Amino acid sequence: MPKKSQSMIKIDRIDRSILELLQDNGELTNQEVADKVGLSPSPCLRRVRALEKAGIIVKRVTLLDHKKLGLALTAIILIGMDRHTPERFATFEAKVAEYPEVQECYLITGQDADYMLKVVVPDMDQYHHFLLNHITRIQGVSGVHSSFVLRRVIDSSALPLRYLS
Amino acid sequence: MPKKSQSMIKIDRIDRSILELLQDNGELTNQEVADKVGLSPSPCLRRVRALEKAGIIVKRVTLLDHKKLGLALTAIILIGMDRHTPERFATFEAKVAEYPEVQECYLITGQDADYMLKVVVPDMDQYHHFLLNHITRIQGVSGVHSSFVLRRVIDSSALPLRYLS
DNA sequence: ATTTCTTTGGCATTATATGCCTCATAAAGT
DNA sequence: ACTTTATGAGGCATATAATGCCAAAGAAAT
Repeated sequence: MPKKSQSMIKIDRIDRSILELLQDNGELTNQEVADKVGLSPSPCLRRVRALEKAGIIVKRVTLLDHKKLGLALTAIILIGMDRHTPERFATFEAKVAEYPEVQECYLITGQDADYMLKVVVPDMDQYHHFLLNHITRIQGVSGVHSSFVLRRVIDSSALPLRYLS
Repeated sequence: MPKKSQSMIKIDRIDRSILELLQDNGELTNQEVADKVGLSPSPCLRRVRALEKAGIIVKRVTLLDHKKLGLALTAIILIGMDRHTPERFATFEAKVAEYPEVQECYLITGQDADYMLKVVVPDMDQYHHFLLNHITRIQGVSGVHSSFVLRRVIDSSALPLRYLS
């Protein structure tokens, strides 16, 4: 359950429909959304704005094609730290955030590693370079294990909204 | 390098700027984009349309807030298959694509597993349910290892465009 | 049943997108 | 060197969409 706060909103079926439509297609016009959810444009836009204000709608983005941009290699990197101090973590996270190649970086449990990264680069040469000159040089990084994506079966930014009340 | 085809496009500095702007903010109007890249609206829109037609711009989406929607648990699942036959893979991939909880599914190397999944659910109970009733019941799934995201350091859909010529 | 509060729908205004036409610039051929 | 051709830019007119305001309808509470 989300935390209660003044920005809390009750999300009814209509809001849920709006979110489902928009998270799948961000270029729908307000009129189209209104149509599909059975409202007139005016109240529909008000709901969208309210969802934005509440922070439920975070941002709109444009997704690009990896391969057509020459970014053919996606790597999953598991990284272990030598010492588990706040300073180590802070340094690592700040450094990693500087590299646009890093699409995801999670602190995780359940592995013999602390961080899991998803990195996108053109090819193996570039990956090798990135790993050796950037990742392994960050203070505290002690173990690195690389996996490579052979096939992208699912790659979505959509959240499952079925759990909403 | 991307494959050559009739849909190939030479991406110059202006195109790159457009892509960088749009992949970070999909709700920029054409006029705003034109302004920022130093073009008039007309040629700017033509470039955007060309990038869409070439498949470089794939789609626009809206990103939602996990926590505010009550989706507090993100799991990374490593899955091994009993036999590495095309049928096994096809079955698994088709099944997994049915579940909206699965945000990512990659066939990978370098692990003692075949697939890596990213799954989003409200809590541990729901995760347990999902794993036992859906994932482990798919034919061919032999080994499952779960990790959980403690902290989302970076979670972006933006690609690194610095490698473009 | 009446009052109050919330949400809706319609309308007018403003802003944006889109298609067409003209002009400039660069490359190719004579 | 000059002309020809093609590619892309800019500006304008029109169509489409967003936005704010106000009145009306519906739901909840007393």
